[in-house]
Amino acid sequence: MKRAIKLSDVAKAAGVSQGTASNAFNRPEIVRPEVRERIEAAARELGYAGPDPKGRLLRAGKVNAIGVVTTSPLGYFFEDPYARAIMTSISEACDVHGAGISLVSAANEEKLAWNIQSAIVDGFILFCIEGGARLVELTRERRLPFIALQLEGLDETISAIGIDEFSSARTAGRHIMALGHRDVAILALELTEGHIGPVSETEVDAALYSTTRNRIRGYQAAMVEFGVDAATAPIFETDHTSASVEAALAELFGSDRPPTALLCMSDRVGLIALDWLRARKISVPGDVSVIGFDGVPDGEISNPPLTTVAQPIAAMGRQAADMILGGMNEPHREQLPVDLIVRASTAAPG
Amino acid sequence: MKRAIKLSDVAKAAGVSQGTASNAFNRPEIVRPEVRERIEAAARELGYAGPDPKGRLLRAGKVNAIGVVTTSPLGYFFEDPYARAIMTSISEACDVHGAGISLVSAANEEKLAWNIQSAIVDGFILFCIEGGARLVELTRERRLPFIALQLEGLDETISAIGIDEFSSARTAGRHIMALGHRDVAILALELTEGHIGPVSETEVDAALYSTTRNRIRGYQAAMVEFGVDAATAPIFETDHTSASVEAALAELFGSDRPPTALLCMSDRVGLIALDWLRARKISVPGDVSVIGFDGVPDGEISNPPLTTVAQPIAAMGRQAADMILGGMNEPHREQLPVDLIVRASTAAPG
DNA sequence: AGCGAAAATTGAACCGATACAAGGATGGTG
DNA sequence: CACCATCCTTGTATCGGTTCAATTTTCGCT
Repeated sequence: MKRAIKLSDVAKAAGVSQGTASNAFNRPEIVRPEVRERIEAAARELGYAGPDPKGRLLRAGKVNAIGVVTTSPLGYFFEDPYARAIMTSISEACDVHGAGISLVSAANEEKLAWNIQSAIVDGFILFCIEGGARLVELTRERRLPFIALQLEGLDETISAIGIDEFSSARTAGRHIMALGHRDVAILALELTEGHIGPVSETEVDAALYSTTRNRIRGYQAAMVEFGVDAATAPIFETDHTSASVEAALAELFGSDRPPTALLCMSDRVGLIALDWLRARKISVPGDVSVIGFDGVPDGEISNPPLTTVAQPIAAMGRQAADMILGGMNEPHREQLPVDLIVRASTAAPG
Repeated sequence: MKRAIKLSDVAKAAGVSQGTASNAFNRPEIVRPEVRERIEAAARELGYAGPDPKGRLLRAGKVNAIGVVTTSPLGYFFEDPYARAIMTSISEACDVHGAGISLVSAANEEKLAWNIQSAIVDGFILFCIEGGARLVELTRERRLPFIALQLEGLDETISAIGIDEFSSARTAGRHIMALGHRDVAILALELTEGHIGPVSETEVDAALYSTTRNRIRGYQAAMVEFGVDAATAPIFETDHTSASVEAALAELFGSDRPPTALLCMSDRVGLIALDWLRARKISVPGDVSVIGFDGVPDGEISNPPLTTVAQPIAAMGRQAADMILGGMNEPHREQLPVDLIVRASTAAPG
């Protein structure tokens, strides 16, 4: 393909200066109608598509788009219910500002670093599902404003919006314990990259991902408050896939003393559990109570609707987007309150 | 904020030419280690974040990102199950190419035109839910490769991937008719912008959106094949919101002769119908059969699982993305086959 | 030490636009 | 008719890089 037409070609063809040609496209009212028409005619003639944003961008500096970054594959944004809920609220804020969204992710870390370095955006929102620290590191090098959607385990100089993981989990745990459950199991997220299955106390201590650890500690704190030995509650790591959750459930419900309550560290895991139990005619909440974490919309319409600790998802996404688009100055950290939503998946043990 | 550091500043500080400084960042192996270190030191000293992609972009020409455009608000990408399924497959193709995704949309048409004009991408995938023609018009002006996810109603010179709407709908209709249903109702998508509720034959003829019309004609053709007067089947326009679907259902099931089968023009509508019917203890498929359209993943796990005409969603997204990223030459049009998936939401009338 | 090949560096052109100060045309006024 | 105020237009600098031909340095070898 031969060289594309550019503004200066059009200007030359129309016999005007490049500056005037530029104005004809961007501020048509300040160029004399007759001249403007000549320029438009020339543009049409040459097949000029209008000023190329690549050029404008360089001059203008501002992109008017925000990058949302995750370490997972791109599909995560459209498949994971929590991610979707956050993205929806980010979207709304962007719609208001008339800004765009660029999705940034990558298969491997090297690619990710490059993608972050080369994303054409005004700032980043970091989806720190796990491994947040590394993501922050990578993004910091870019020296653009960014904000992490996770508060804990990140140093104080970093803007972040999140929740108090420990006490949120404790809230969930208290709800279950207050109902009278004494045999509970914890379905956790990853503590260490790529690891799934049952985990010991020692492994929790050694956890790479502080979010998961803090939530476990929160659950356990609630047990202790109710006089239960936290060590008796089995913990299973899952990675958000059905397979990992189902393996954990198979083990739990294959034992001679299955739990009467499941503390799930995400609604996604909770929903998978609900499906698994229903398929096996294990009644929820009759035989076993299930509580999730996150407060995604899908939990409202599940069968039965899922009790959960709802994060202020809408507020988190909106605030994060507003901060980036509004041009942050200082690092800003915010801890938002969660909300226990009791639905039909929890009840006193039968 | 004072002027940002740029490559030439670093070069000057390190006492090398700008070209060498550039190489130090992009092809470190070709600059002498000792010089490279000096440059890196200078960069560190000055707080240089590495070459700004905005600059590189202009020179390189290629963005390595694809824009996905819709006329709906941005949230559509994360909420609508069909959109999500397509986005997931586009995502996979992008992951393979290491490309990014930019979401383009806008509240009003003027904004949309601007966003399309100024999107920094190598090409577009157009989500023509409805009003596809207008979207194509806007995008064509940009003179970048683009491909529409809808075949019909678009002129032959435009690249597109889609299905045969008429015969796909006829397939759905035949399934229902073959089961023995004679009282059916059609839950259509929009025929005309912003219009919902019951529609007459005349209105179908006058429809702005050809996709909806062709599918209606397909349903009706199936009825005729089975000796049913197509005019007896009521048609309701919906706009994908629960409210519009529920209003239609209320009217249908409030009448003295409710339908025994619902031909839904999207799975989303079908799933909403399923919820509504379940809430009212109307048995599916005992009292009424429901068939959807699209083949989204949610239909597999609904209660009951939804019979549907599945579009080859994965193939559509992948092919579209590959075409854009692979550098299309000629316009390319492809009609993909659909697949009737019979699940538990359809049966012979009771 | 001298020579030629290979490796490293330079400098300027270029990517495609926008901004802005300065210059020219137009028109109204005394 | 001179003069000043408006309104357009022009030319050039700039945004922040990459590229490439030309030049200089380095290095191995006789």
